[in-house]
Amino acid sequence: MQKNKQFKPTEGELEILAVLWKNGSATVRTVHDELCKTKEAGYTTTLKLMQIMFEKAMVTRDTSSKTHVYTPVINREKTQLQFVNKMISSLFSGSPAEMVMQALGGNKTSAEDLKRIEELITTLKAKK
Amino acid sequence: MQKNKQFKPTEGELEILAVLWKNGSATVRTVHDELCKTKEAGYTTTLKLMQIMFEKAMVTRDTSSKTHVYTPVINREKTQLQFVNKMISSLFSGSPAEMVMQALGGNKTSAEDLKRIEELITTLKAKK
DNA sequence: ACTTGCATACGAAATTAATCGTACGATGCA
DNA sequence: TGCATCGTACGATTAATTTCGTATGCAAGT
Repeated sequence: MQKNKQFKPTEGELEILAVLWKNGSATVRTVHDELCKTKEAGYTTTLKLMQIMFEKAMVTRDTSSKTHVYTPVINREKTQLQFVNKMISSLFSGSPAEMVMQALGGNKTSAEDLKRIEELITTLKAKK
Repeated sequence: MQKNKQFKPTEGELEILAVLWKNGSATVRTVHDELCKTKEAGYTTTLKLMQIMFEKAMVTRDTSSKTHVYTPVINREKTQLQFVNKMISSLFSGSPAEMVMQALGGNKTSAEDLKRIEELITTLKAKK
């Protein structure tokens, strides 16, 4: 059994991962430009962060060309689950339902999405 | 219009807030004992943290007796929403539905909870 | 060949969070 | 009175994260 250390990306790392997940892989420049749409940041700051992520092995990189290309190692769904679970336990007394209510209550959710969730629930109920 | 600065509790602050929300208000001792059920921590650490929270005005305190009693200022639901929203935008490409699917997918959710969520969805759909 | 632009590398400062040691006052009781 | 106990206050330290300055290399265009 290999070690299966669970990474806990920081705030900044998460923003970068989001871009990588969306694109599959990306250069520092790409990531940085994307982040700048939302927030202020120096180029070398983004670079450094991604280098650190590399050291932590959260990403790999292809250095064959001058401009390196980064690829996420850690899994998007796993990370989502990790954060969702922590949040449920720390903020929602361990009740997923409570969180779902909050999430849906804000009603930014489209009718189609509601439908999909309904179907999921039907499936889950069937399993019980 | 008064300022409406949004507080962003840290990990440790959140744990403390959880206890305060549950109890309405509490002493450092109470909070600390509660936290110790889950994790290792020195008393003065908890104390200091709560003092800092007071400085940040996340809590108020009654100092009329020797043992101070702390009361949360920031609202539980607001905080929940704040975290849920940030998470949706940073980890779920802005889609509440995606997060709900993850949260429910892990199926720790009881049949009754599923039912309640179903009802909520019905209500939401009606509103459209 | 020289300049300009863009890329990486990396050390060091700045920031923020968390932890703890120690001082000190009040209370209670032997 | 003297001592143990419990509470607050607060400075200092550590640790983790983020930010940035600066050095340096490469490649293209003139």
